[in-house]
Amino acid sequence: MSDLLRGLNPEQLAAVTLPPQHALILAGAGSGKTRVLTTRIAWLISTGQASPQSVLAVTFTNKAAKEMLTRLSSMLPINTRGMWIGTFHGLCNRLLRAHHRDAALPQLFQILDSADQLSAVKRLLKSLNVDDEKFPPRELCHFINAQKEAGLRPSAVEAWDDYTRKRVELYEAYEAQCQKEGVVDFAELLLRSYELLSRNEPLRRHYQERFRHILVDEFQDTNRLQYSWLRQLAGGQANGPHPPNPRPTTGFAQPVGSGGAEQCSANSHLHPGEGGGYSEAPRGACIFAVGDDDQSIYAFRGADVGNMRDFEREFKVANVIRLEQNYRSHGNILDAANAIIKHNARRLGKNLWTEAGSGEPIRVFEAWSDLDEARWIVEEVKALSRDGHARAEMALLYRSNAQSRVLEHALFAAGLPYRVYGGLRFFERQEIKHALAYLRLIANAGDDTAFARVVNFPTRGIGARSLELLQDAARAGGGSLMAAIPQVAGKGGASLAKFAELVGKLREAAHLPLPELIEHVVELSGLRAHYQTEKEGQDRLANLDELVNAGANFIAEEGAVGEEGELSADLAAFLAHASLEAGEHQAGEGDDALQLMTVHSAKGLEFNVVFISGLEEGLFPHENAILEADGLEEERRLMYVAVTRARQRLYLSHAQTRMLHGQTRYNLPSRFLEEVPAGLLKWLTPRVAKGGFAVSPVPALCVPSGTFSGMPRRSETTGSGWRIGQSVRHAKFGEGVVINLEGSGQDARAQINFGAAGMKWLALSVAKLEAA
DNA sequence: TTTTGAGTCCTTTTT
DNA sequence: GGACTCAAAA
Repeated sequence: MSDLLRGLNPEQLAAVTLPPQHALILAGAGSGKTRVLTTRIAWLISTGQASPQSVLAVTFTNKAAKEMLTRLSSMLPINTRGMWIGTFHGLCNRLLRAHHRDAALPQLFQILDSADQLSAVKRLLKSLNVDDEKFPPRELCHFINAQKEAGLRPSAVEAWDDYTRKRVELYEAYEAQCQKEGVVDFAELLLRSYELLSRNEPLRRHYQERFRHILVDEFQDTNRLQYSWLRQLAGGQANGPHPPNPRPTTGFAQPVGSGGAEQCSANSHLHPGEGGGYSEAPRGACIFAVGDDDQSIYAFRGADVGNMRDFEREFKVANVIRLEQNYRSHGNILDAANAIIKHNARRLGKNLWTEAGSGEPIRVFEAWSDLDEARWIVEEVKALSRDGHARAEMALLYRSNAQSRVLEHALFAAGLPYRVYGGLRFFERQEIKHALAYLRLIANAGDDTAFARVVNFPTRGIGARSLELLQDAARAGGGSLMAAIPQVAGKGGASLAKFAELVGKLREAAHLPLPELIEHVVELSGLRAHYQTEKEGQDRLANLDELVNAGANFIAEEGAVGEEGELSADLAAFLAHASLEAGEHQAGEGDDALQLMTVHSAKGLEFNVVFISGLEEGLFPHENAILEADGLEEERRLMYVAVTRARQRLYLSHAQTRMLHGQTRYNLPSRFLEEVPAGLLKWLTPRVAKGGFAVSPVPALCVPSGTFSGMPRRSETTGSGWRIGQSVRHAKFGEGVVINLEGSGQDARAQINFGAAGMKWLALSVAKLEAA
């Protein structure tokens, strides 16, 4: 046991060995957060304070969950298989599968990922004849998810205007559709299991008594629903009763649907007299939450840092431990990170320090264009590589996925091995989704989303007309699309009947072992034949083969659970796996390749060398974020996360011009560059003035075409009709003053001070300016 | 019914 | 520059 604790610093040790009480660990970047979490579990188990079955540990990503499991099994000689360690969504899925009857779900309910949800909503709007211009499907998805995450069923949503009323109506219709089809979206997984527990007292008691220790990773990223879910599961509070004090905008205060105020009534059960002098040991678990408010970067999708404060208050958390010693980065990098995050007002407060030396300065590069930036990065990586740095230990980070293309292009051209994380995942590829849709129809013939996806793919003469007729028939009969097929006569009816026959044949094969079943489906559905004739189909065929492999691997890893029966439980488990874990694994995992990813997906990782590219106003911080409340602070936290990924060397770069949605844009350097103390920076390119550009390698463009000889003065460059000092008006930014002009012809651009709307470089060929 | 071409929006970030 | 939608043509 003492082996477990060896090497922990005093704060880490204190956290790991806390008595069984609620605790909040504020763990800065690189402070050994995961280690503390896993060691805590190992310590609880190895000292006999907890059995493996009484521990529940929850994370956000599958990667983190897996990491926790491997670390744990290396520390303890136990089988982690049956332990409740996983993502929120994974654990909820498990709960709902186990109690599908109580949750009013079919045994083989399917999980919709975001893309599935979107197409389900589109289908709904079409069937209800709702104008999707007025109610954009994306926006509606967002609305529905937001309501669910606030714990609000349609009946509980307050709607004050017609527009919202209509949206609520659509929300209700969407729910009915999902229920009928036996499908569940991501938010529903959580809300459904929350409601399951709150309405079913015996079940709730069962789990509250079972789980004595609940450990939460990345607590700052929890949304209100997840927090309520945890609160529910934790039951009574060991450190005192819980005041019913939820936020006003959520449904957790009021009755949710029919079984609402359980939260409070449950607590009054547990604490009959105020504060409870009861001899009975308090039922329920201790929550051990680990988080870092400075790394909260998911507010945009409902994460609420306020949960940290609420947790502290509502659970009367007596143990708040700060882990501030950083074991990852050199001093200069840490100083930069601290300096940046200091600009945020709303913080719990924390300052990282390290015993490592200050290390190298942070290198900054100003590129003329995004292409230029990419080429520079290639050269730099090559040089580092020659000096013996492993490419796999270098990461290239960017704000949004769209930026990766230019970078990939340059890397590819240079023959530098690289690997991109994120982007299109394996289970999100169209050929895979098609094959999965057939599998879903085998598991659940009522899955209309899957039906609509493949009924005419590969094409088999079932067009929009036939589908429309079918939809009408289904609505009249109240059944699924599949069930309505016999009711449709005529030409389309024959093709549909053939499709039903096909699915019937596939179902007969459902008893086959999973990989063989997949193979069978790919063959019989005509997918293979279709991609064989398609020109670009080779990759897709390879992916379909890979899907068969994935099925085999899944069985090998998870173990076959399927009994002999008509429908294999393996299939359902595999489909859930495909939705919940979009499949990070890619070819070339083990290769020594440069790592490319967004800043978001870099969270939790670390590298010897880190490049942060595209540090420009409008890009990072992103222009959409600047307008949102607290958006800028979230961007800054994102920057903080990016910087703290680096161990030894950090590069920052920005480009003066960049192609974005097909247009050349001129961006100012990111304000985050200014926020790093100049003393920590080493500019690799000359810098002229603060806020301006360095000597531009703007080549011949500067030579004015129709002017006199001699040095062109900037203010005369273009003959564009604008002059420095002139007042102008822009449709979006309002009134401003021209303060600089550069380039000529197509490339002419002007720097304009728009006052409140900020300083902008605008391309004169693009921007519509008028004299003011 | 299917294919093709033009036009539109997009773009944060993920389970 | 790409994914997606919608209209017209085959």
